[in-house]
Amino acid sequence: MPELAEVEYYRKVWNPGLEKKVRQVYLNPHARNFRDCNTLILKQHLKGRVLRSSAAKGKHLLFHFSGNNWLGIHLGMSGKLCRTCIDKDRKDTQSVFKQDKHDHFVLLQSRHVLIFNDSRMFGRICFHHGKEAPEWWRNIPPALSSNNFDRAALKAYLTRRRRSTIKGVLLAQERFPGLGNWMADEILWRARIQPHCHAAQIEGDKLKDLFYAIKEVCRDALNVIGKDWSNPPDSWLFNHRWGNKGRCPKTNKLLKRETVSGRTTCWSPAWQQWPDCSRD
DNA sequence: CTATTTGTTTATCC
DNA sequence: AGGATAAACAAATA
Repeated sequence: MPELAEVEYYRKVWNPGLEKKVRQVYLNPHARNFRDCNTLILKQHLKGRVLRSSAAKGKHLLFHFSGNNWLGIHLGMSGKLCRTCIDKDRKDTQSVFKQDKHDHFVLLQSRHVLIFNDSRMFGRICFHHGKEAPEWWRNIPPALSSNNFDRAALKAYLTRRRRSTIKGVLLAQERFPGLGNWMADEILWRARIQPHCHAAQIEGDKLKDLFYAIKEVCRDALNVIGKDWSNPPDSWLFNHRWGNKGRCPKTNKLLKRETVSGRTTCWSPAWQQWPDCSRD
């Protein structure tokens, strides 16, 4: 599930652990989540450290610990962060924290248990020791909400990917960090562009529509889902896109679900007719 | 039993 | 050579 806004939400779930020491690290070294990570080194370096800060960029999370230690987390398809509180009257923490089958990484603090849970294990955990944040973090492209993502950058990328469907293009993290399947559908619906449209076909005013839809969906998603995971209003495509019988909030006509660029895509044929009306 | 899934990497083909 | 596409990863859910 996690896209830009969900990742930002999950980042804050661990906030109560800020400025608190890690007493113990539990992890499942066989979980695929650690495929790029030396789990022994990770445990050694995090034990006894204080969680200083956290940040989210696109779908990536970075937690900074004392002693120049950095924990990178990507949630993949099914990853989530959660937390449980430890009752201060109970000293037996093992009896307080019931480890779920898919809790592959756990930081135990004196008052909180910070948990990474991922059933499908497409998520990724990595560790970095150094004065500076890791290189992969610094290389994440500028946030879509920043002024560094502008119409010129969008146009240049659409030109480079001119033969791809716009749906596939919007999912490219190298240009649109944080966009995922539902956000891409929401953007195209708001900009009234068919998901099968080739990138080259978007020009002039339609390029402007697309640009502002990207900005708007990022802002709205962060303000609603990213803030406290409250349910978006029914005026978004979001609430209607998951099942097979959803109706377009604009036209009240049935939405269509098809695979576009390898991903399930929901769109409103009556509402999204750019670049022409030849498809239904 | 089968089909589907909110993400990314890798191999393969053009 | 660069870019598009399909498969693979793994487990839950319908």
